[in-house]
Order: sequence, then C-alpha cells, then structure tokens
Amino acid sequence: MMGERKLKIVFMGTPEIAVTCLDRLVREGFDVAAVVTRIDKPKGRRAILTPPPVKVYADEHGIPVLQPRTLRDGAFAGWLSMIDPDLILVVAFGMILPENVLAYPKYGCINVHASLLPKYRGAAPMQRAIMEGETETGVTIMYMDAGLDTGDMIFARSTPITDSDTLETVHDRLAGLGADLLVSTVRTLEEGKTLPREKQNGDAATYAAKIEREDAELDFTRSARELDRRIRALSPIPNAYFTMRDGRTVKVLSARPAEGRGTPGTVLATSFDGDGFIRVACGDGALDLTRIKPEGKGAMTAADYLRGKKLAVGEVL
RNA sequence: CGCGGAGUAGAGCAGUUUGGUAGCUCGUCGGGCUCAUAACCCGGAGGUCGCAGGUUCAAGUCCUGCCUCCGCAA
Repeated sequence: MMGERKLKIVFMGTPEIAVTCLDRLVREGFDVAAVVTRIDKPKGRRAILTPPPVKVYADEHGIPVLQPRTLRDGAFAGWLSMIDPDLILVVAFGMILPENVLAYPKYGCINVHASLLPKYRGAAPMQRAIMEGETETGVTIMYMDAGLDTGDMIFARSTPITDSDTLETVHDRLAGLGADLLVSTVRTLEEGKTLPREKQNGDAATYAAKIEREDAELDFTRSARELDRRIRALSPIPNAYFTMRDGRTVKVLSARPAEGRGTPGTVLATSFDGDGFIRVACGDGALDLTRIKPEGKGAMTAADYLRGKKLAVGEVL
C-alpha cells in the first residue's frame, strides 16, 4: 500500500501479559527488532535463576534480547542508538524509563496499561480493581511520560468484572484486549496516520499499589462480600490466606459468599456435598470456603480437608 | 548448603515419641433398607508405608544417603 512504512520496534516487557502482546505483534508481522526485559531473578526454594517469560519467548523466536541491570547508563543509551528504533512499546516492564530513552524514538514510547486510566495507575491495577468491587475495568494504550502511568491516552477498551471473575480471568481478557489495541496502534502509525491523544484527568486518578503480603490476609471481621473479592483478586497468585489458632496458614483458593451470621471466624457449618464447604462467619454474612491449601500441603477441596481433620463449630482465626 | 512442613489403599488423615499382625473418615464393588439426609445397615476388594542402604529375632516406626511436593523468605 502507498504511504506505508515499516516501523522498527523495540519491545519492553517482562511477565505473561507482555508475552501475549509481543506474540501478537510478531504474528502480525511487525518489525520487532529487539526485546528488553528484566534480568533473570532467583525463584523458588533453591533460588534458581529464572528468566522472565518474555525472554523465553524471544529466545524461542530468535529475537535479540537485552537484559540491562539499569537503563540509566551509557551502555544502554549506546545500545539503543545502535538499534535505532522508531517506536518503543512497553507492556508490564517493571523498570522506569529515563528521559533520554523516552525521548529517543521518533514515534515515541507507547505503553499498555491494564486499567481504565486515570484510575488504577501503578503496579497492580487488575488486583485492585477486583478488590475494590469495580464492575468494569479495561486496558488503556498511552504515550509514556516521566510520571507513573500519567501519559496521554490513545485508545482504551473496557470489560465488565463479574462476581465470578478472578485475577486469572480478568488478566487473560485484558491481555487479549491489550494486544488487539496495540496492533491497531502500530498499524495506524504505519499507515502514516496520527493517533488520538487525550490528556488524563489527574484529579480522577487513583493508585493501585503493589500487592503486599498484608493485602493477602483475610480478616473475618470484614464483610463476606469484601473477602470474596479479595480471594478472587488474588487467585491464582498469590492467593488470600488466613491464619489458624495454631499459627498455621491456610490459603483460600476459592470461596463464595453465603447466608449466616456469628462471631467472625467461627465455623458455622460444614458440608461434604460435592467439593463440600466450610462456612465461616464474617463481619457481615458468611463465606463458604470450597477449595483451600493448608500450609505445607497441596490444594484440596473443603470436603477432602474435612475428611482428614475434624472440624466442629469452633473458631478458626 | 536460607528457614520450615510433608510423602502410609483412588482422596484426605492417624499411627513414628515408648520397634512387635496396616488403622480412621470417604470413595469404590456386591447385597439390603428409606418419603428423605455428607443417608443408614451388612459384606468385599484395594498398601513393595517416596527410593536405596544400614541396625535388629523383628522396621511405617531407629540410623545414613537420595528423590519429590508444599509454605515462608529472597
């Protein structure tokens, strides 16, 4: 086609959601000249050095990978001018881009963020949105600037959050939407057209802080609805948990709100029907725990747990 | 050598301290019974107790080495 120009792209990203986007770009035939991702980090009990998903993908597809320790030195600047990209695409990268990098590509640095900006700027937008009981969320494509997710918005697309959504389902949906929008974005640029550009309303901004251990703790004095959201927002990683009287920890893999009342943390009822459930009284209502993972054990249904451990109507927390 | 829990029937567990015939709750198979229940009653099958070696008359249990799973921490 006339006026089309192939843009040389550098892709920066780290986890799965970035792989989804990168994969789509590659499949669509865009010129991904190189990938930048974070350095391998120790994972698991033996502290085994594990490469980020994006590195694994890039290696499998023969795309050059750079894993800089910092972006703020001459080495990175030199590498960048050697590649000389027209456009930098960033998806869940995990490192701050310094001014000289932001200013380098002719077509700018474009980011995919998993929320409807300006809400939920920051590290854990999907988890926070589910936790807060939002009924919809989405993805936003934006031009990056020096602030944290504060750049001008290009495209956005929303998706509802239902009562049965978990981090996993929302993540997968947003990854798909993000990849779609990213493709449209690059395609528009290659067609020589101008992208829409809208400033964020900073007054409406909220911040989605990284999930800390304390965020995953279930406090049964809170409402059942709230706890249910927290469980879904942290499933399957890292999973919400509570601590039993003996100090052992129990992760709640899945649960659902139920009728019932009592002193928070009290077991109100148990069932062996199907997967079974353990009904725990909350500050408001009750929660049926259906799949759990006791400390040191594997995942199991409530029924399985009850088969091995006698549970009367005693307290839990 | 980061800290800790665990591996026993298809599932979840007890038994290990004080070595002495493999146990519980389910599931499963066969039979009976009920309007009904995580139903109930009767009977049966199903285990090289993670792997290897050692001690012992005798090891799920004690000793040594190894493998695997899980929680915390990074």
